[in-house]
Amino acid sequence: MSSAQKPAPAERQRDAARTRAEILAVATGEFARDGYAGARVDKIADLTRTTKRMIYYYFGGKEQLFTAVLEAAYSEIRQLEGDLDVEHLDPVAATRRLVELTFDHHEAHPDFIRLVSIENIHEAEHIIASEKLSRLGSPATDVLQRILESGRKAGLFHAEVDAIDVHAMISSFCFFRVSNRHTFGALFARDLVDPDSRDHYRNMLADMICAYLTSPPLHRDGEELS
Amino acid sequence: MSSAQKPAPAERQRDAARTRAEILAVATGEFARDGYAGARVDKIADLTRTTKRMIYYYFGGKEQLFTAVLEAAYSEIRQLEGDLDVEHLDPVAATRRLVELTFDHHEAHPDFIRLVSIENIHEAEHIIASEKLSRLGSPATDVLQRILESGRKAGLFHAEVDAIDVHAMISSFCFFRVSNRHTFGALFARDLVDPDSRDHYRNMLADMICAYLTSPPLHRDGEELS
DNA sequence: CCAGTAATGTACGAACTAGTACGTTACTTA
DNA sequence: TAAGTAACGTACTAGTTCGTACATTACTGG
Repeated sequence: MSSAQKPAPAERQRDAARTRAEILAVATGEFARDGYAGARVDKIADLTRTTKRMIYYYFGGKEQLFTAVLEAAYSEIRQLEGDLDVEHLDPVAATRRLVELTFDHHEAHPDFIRLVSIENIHEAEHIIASEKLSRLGSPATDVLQRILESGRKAGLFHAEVDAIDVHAMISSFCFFRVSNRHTFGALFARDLVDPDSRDHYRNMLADMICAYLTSPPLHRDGEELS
Repeated sequence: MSSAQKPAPAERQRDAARTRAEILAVATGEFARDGYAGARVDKIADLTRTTKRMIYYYFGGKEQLFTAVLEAAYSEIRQLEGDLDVEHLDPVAATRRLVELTFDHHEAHPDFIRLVSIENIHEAEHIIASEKLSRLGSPATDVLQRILESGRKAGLFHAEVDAIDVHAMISSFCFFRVSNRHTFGALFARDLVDPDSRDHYRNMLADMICAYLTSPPLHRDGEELS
């Protein structure tokens, strides 16, 4: 590694991978900050050590660049989810752990949250058009599926729980806490991402999810109030 | 009413209030659809019966128009919340009713959800700058506050519940279900706003909130895992 | 009924913005 | 080492887009 076999081209002047990666990183920040329409191709170029020409050279255009940003952001997330190992825990502890992981992840990646919000404004058109993103599964829901099943078998969880539903419940609070912190803070004078209340919200969500899973449902699905 | 006292100027050719309202209505749709940067002043003007000149005449500019759109949207919401009357119900039923109202409201106002998402991308700068929106209180949290207090006194709810926290929990799911339906649908092949699953999600959220309020907390706030 | 003003329309411009034509240089490999 | 190509830079353009100067008309109070 340290041997100077290759004379360590201390500063390569031409490095396709690096240039591409730098554009992607800068674009991620700019799109997350200003939205798709608000982001400026010229500004993204200015923030890199290269020029606008290279954006078109590597990505083709603004739209494809945005798709590439989304693909990279989602890939990173899914990779982290894949490393998750909670199978050795009991169902309640495993659920708690999964909640905490989602909570921590969303908190640590506000740019990702913003990109997802922006993509929703565009009705997910880039995700739908992206083969790469369509192929991407979701390790989180697979893990959750197994946790819930074992919890049900052990008689700890009630029958109606569905993995994707529970994932939606967990995600919604973790996502909202970050995505809507500005309007919520402005209107209710409470900073949902205040570090001092972090543990409080983390525990609250885990409590709520576990309370839901372990309490018998109060209603009955399909019930009609005629 | 029907008498022709005023000869019913069947079509007034000049009507400030109407022109202003029409611009606001069209702008709401356009901003919600395309975001702040994506919306076009010229297009908004074209969709009204008047011209771009009037947008600047009545609102001053694109930025102020967006603020006016937000103000109108929030005002409408707050008015609806104010009509809410659940004080005669027992705490659990009242909570359930409040959840259902939020759920129904968010579902019925996707444009509002999109505007709030967009405003969060802009870090709530328009809300913060708007006197009108700063003064706007929140009837929903006031009502919730009273429900929770009576539930606590009756020994039904545990001690840690806070009105704004519970409001955040309720809002997050109702909001996420609408705001993120596109990415969620694309990635998990599940339409959260499918009419067929509406009752299911509505009941699920109410069950979860009530389960949380009535179950003792599993952790302890302030607990340190050293 | 007439003068003043609120309301409205037209036409235009300056700045911006995505994208490209064309030229150049560093690196590789035959 | 020479030639080919991948990587990169400059300068420009066509089309937008917000905003406004200027002109005009409908309505109303005196």
